[in-house]
Amino acid sequence: MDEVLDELNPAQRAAASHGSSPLLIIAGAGSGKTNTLAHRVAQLVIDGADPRRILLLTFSRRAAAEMTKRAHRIAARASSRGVLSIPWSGTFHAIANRLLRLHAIEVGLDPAFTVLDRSDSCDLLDLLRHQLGLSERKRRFPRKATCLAIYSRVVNAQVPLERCLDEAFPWCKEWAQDLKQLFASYVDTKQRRHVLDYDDLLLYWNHLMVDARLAARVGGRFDHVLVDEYQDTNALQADILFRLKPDGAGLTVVGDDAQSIYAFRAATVRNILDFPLRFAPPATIVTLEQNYRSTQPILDAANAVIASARERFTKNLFSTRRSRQRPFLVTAADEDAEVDYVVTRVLEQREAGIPLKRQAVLFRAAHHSDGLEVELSRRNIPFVKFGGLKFLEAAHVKDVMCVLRWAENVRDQVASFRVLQLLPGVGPAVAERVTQHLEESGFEVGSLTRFAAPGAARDDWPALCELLGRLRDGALEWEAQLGLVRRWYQPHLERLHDHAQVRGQDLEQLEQIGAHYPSRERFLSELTLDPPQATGDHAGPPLLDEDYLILSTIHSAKGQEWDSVFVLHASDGCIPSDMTTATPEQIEEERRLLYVAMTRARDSLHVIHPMRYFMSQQRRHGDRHVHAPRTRFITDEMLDRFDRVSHGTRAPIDAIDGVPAPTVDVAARLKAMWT
DNA sequence: CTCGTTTATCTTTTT
DNA sequence: GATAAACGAG
Repeated sequence: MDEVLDELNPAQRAAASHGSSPLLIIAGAGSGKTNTLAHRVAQLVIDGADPRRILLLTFSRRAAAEMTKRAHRIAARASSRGVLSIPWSGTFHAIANRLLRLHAIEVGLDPAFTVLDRSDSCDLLDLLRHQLGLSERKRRFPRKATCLAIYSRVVNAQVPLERCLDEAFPWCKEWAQDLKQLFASYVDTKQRRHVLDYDDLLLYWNHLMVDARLAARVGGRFDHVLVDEYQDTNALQADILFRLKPDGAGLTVVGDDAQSIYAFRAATVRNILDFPLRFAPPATIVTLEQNYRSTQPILDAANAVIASARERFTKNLFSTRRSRQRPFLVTAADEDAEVDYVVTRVLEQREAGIPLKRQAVLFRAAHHSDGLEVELSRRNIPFVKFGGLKFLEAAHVKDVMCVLRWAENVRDQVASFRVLQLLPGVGPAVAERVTQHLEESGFEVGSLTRFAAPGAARDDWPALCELLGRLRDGALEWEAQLGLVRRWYQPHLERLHDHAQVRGQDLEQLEQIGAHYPSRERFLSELTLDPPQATGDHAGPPLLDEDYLILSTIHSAKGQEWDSVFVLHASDGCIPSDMTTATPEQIEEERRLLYVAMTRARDSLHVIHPMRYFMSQQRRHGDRHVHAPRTRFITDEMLDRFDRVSHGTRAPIDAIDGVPAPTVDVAARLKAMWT
């Protein structure tokens, strides 16, 4: 049995073989965290734990799948056990969704509730805001996305509205009373419509656990609870966890306080810092300090960046991967030069045998890669972008999803409003009347045929009624439903949107994705809770065996690694973003963000900052070029940890300083055409 | 009441 | 370069 743990270092082994008292694993970047956790799971199962009674909470479904796969491999080597699968694994939100459908009645929910994604929640807030007359004030009311962000923070940080506004949204303070009214109405409407937003999933789960007997039943489902990326959980999630396992028995959390980057989503580093003392005796702490990922020079630079952080579990990451190559700190003249530098180096490295897939370009905000994306497309270099993704946000995809959601939950007003307004001649007023009609008929879809549609919509009305009827009567298999919706939607698509051809392809893709799910409910909830992460370029999603460059926001790069990493826009104003320089805590988070980006690199790291960049939509000033100094997190004292390069040219074919441009013998090639 | 057009206003990161 | 309010035609 010990063979299982043989390949681990002593600290990892201690973590993997720890008993069932509460355990905190502080896992530095690249310290084999996933591997250690997978070993722990495998070890538990080998020792007789029932995998169906293990709860694995991760940051994404991808992380859960990776962990399970590895645990299975490890366990398979040590015993003759069949496939190891952990049915209860996924994000807090996804697990909440499943538990709530099981325990819906106990918390007064309809088991057929539907889940609103962010833009649905925005739409609902927008609707209510108009109904409450908040849009007709002298000064402009905060935009709907801001309203949702405020609401979400109040819920997740568990702080009063006033304090939340003070801390994070000071420019909205004057609206406190109106916001309260709006949120009250928002909560009320969600309840009447049997819809839950992301935050509700956690809130309902938490309230499910407030009742001691229910908590015992839910907690009793699991002998072991393991939480990954604990530094990025919020107060509400911690609350749920301690209610699930009040004495900490069987509880393991893993994380790295130096990589906490989700404070904007109300995650708090206090969760991990305070974890040990929530128990008596305190939880065991195991620290993983050996880094298996990066070379020592890369680690030296990253350590220097994080060294000035304030409160943290001290640890000193070290690597055995020696190298003489220090990371590059590149000064580019402007954004064009930055793009040119990246493209040139990426191609060079590919020539040298590093596939595009093992190289990544990371940035603070999704739009920071705009220029690069244009250039990559122009040069036919395939890429996939993670983060800032819009597949489910695209209007036509939303339209189809909402038809299905309406069919799933007749009371889902966000969905019905959207679908109804697809018909010509139907606007908010008619949609409202339809909703009234439905409600008065006890939400019986058959009653829709009796609704007197206005003249312009009369022709399209019967088709919509029939569609909903067929989706709900239970005679139609799930596989056939998406096709049915798509055929109904096609004429509307052509009437409402440009590029109907391209959008139609998206819908075909959606239909293929749908085929992987067993039911409409699973399709709808799992897609909203864990949407596809990446967008390809305009040519559509690349095939899996194709090679492509990775573009990613730093947030979406969490937990990943690449041979070569480029960090764009390492300028003050971008990292830290000049919107977040208000409080010291925010600045600390931006420092950790840079740290996370740098520690993704295995062999080579290029940190690039353009001296000038183009700034658009600046209030009052309009678009203009601004001069930007290097990020404050790389101070003059740290410069000796980098090799410095400057890249000043704009023309893509010019030489990089010190590196000769590739030359082509045109004469010889022309001659060769004729021989 | 709907729907297209014009005008003023802008806070990133994501489950 | 998107979003939200306001306006005007049908």
